[in-house]
This record gives sequence, structure tokens and C-alpha cells, in this order.
Amino acid sequence: MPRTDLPRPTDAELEILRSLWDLGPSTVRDVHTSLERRREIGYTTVLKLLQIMAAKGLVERDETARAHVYQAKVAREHTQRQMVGHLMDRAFGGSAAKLMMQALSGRKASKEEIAQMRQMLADFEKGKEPQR
Amino acid sequence: MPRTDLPRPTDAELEILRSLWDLGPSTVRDVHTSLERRREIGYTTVLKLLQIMAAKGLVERDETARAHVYQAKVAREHTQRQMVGHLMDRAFGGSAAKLMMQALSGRKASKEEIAQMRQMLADFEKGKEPQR
DNA sequence: CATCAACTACGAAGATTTTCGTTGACAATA
DNA sequence: TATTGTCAACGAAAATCTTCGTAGTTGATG
Repeated sequence: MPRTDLPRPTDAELEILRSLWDLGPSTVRDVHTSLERRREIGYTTVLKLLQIMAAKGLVERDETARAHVYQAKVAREHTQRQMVGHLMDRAFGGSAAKLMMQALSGRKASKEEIAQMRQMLADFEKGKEPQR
Repeated sequence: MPRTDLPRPTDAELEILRSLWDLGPSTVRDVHTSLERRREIGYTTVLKLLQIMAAKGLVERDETARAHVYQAKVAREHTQRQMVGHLMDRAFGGSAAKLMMQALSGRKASKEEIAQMRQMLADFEKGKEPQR
């Protein structure tokens, strides 16, 4: 199984992935409609990006119907892990604690979020892999 | 005071900044020597990057001596916050908890680090701004 | 069937980033 | 002083990323 690690998505690619993760398998039209709510972007731009992403292996294409159906081939969590790992290495010397410090700094985090994080730490210490 | 927010550094720029943060004010030669320990990179490449970064305001240049001396104009913590904030927004829907989850996932974090994080959460809840 | 709408493929322009070679100035030194 | 080494400036190639126009195909509709 030629499971080379897939490349980190670029900014524009991440936007697309976010749509796909939310929408599930979608046509170019679907993705474009979804993205256009956030910003102006041409239909063929989205098409091209999806084609490129298919070539890279980031998405999968079903050509059965005339309007091809794309779906994310990388899981949201996998990509998140990949990206945060990259940042942690390059900007935080690999320290999760420092990363977290700056993540909280200057932001408001809800009680629930704090509680969630506390729970996570407890679980993690018990050797549980973080969920989701 | 025209203090517009400085741009996020690119990958190569971040590399340079890491050197400058560690070394303090340095000549191009210093930075190049430091970077070359990690990977092959031409001297003029580093020079050019520093020039670009000076134009962007990411570093400051002292031209007094023949060999100009550069120093980071953005603090490490500021840049870290900026970058992690960006990632949190674009890939984690703004959730620090989710970010942290993936940061821990699949990694080993030391007892000390966990304790540190726990302390941070406690402090944060008390309204303390994270330190450093 | 002729027309129109929706779709993919493709090329390529534009923007940004990364890289380095070349040039000319200056300084150290033989 | 002639030579050699170090430096900044600059332009530009190369690589990557983003954007979209145009062309051609297919399916639906009058």
C-alpha cells in the first residue's frame, strides 16, 4: 500500500477541505456555493483546486455522474494534527505547553472549553489517546 | 503611529526569525552559518530574505558597520500567538480545546509539560494572562 | 433538431515565495 | 599598490499557489 504522507494543504485547499468536511461528498457546484458565502471566488477556481487536490490525493473524485462528486480523502482530525504538529515543530520547538500558552493568550475561552481541556489533560495522563 | 499589524512570516522567514531570536542581533554571516547547520542554503539567499524582511518590518537593520546587523523586530511570543491564532481560526473553528487535543494526539508529552499545562489552565481561569 | 444551461478540461496569467548569480564597493594583506 | 576576500545590492530565474477565461461536451428544453 503506497501510503506516502499526503502534503499539507495550502490555504486555499484548506478552505475547500473545510467545506467538504462539513458538506460530505459534494459537487463542484456545492462547494462553490458554500465558499461563496464567505468570499467571492470563481466557479472554475474551485473546480481547478479540486482537480489539483485530486491529483495530490487530498480528495477523491467520483466521475460516475456528469457532475463529478468530490469528497475529502484526508480526515479533518488528521489534517488538524498534521498542521498543528508542523506549527509546533517550526514555531514552538515542539513544545505543546508553549503552543497552548499562546493559544490561550489574549483570547477568551469559555468555562466549558477550559473544563474540556482539563479533562483532556487528565485523560492524556492516563494514557488515553485524545478523542476525535 | 502607523503600527499596522505586521504580516505573518512565511516559512523561510520563520526560519530566519528563529535564528535571530536565538542569536540576538546578527550579521548575515551569523544567520547563514546558523541556518546552514540545518540545511543547505546560499549566503545570498539569506541576505535577500533579510532584506525583504527589513522591508516588511519584520526585522530591523543597523547599517553602521560594513556588515549590517539585523535583529528581529517582532517578538517570538507575538509571532507565535499570531501563527497559532491563525491556525486556530482556519483549521479549528477557533476552538483552543480542539487545537490542544490534536497537539497532544499521537505525541508524547512529559509529566512536566502536562503539569505546566494544568497550571496554565488554572491561572487562566483566574483571569491571569498567560506568561511570557 | 436547435438552443441553452451546466459541466469538465486546460492553459495560462498573476501573485507570492524561494533561490541564487553577478556586480561593484570596500577592506585587509602581501 | 595589486590581489584577494567579504559584503550589500539587485535582478531575475524557479517554484509554488491562486485565479479565471475559453473551449468543447453533454444533457435538457422548446
